[in-house]
Amino acid sequence: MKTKNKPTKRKILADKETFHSEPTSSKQDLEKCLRSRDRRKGEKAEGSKVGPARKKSSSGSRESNLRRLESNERERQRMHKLNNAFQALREVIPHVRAEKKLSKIETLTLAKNYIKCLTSTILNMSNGCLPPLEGEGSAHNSKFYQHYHQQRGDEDNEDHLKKYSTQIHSFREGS
DNA sequence: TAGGCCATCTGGTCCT
DNA sequence: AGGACCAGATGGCCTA
Repeated sequence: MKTKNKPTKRKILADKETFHSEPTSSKQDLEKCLRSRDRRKGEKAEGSKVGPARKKSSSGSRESNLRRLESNERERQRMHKLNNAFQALREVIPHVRAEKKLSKIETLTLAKNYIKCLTSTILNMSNGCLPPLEGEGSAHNSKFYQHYHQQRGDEDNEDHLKKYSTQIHSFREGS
């Protein structure tokens, strides 16, 4: 979990690039990247699972190195976007202490159960006091209801709420 | 110190 | 062809 106080060296570099839009390619950074890349290649060559499936790139060429660095930069940006999306998701999940950052897997699991919980609630409400969805006779006939039952498989409605509140409870204890 | 979580690099594959 | 996406590998940081 990144409740870390000190950012890593790599993170510092990435943050610089991300927030100040500085390209990676100061000469020193570039050299660092290339050295690290070479080191990894060497380690892999010595004996790894990846082995011969990996094509040998014509790594001597300056051009391909540059392409690689550009590709790394794009990948970094992509991962930053993904992380922003995770953060946005964290912020809309209720009942979680703000000071404890949820891990990615916790965020996804909690969000899933929260959605299921909300869906159950909506269905229960629509049985009782809401007008039927999509103008059909009863909520049970609505496409929404049918879709929900297709998706949820054999899980019990009550289970969603239980799972959700159990998770919330355990996260709270853990923090 | 081990284990969890993460950021980054990397090469392969898919898509436009 | 080039970019997006993906998954494996690696190493750093943090906590129990």
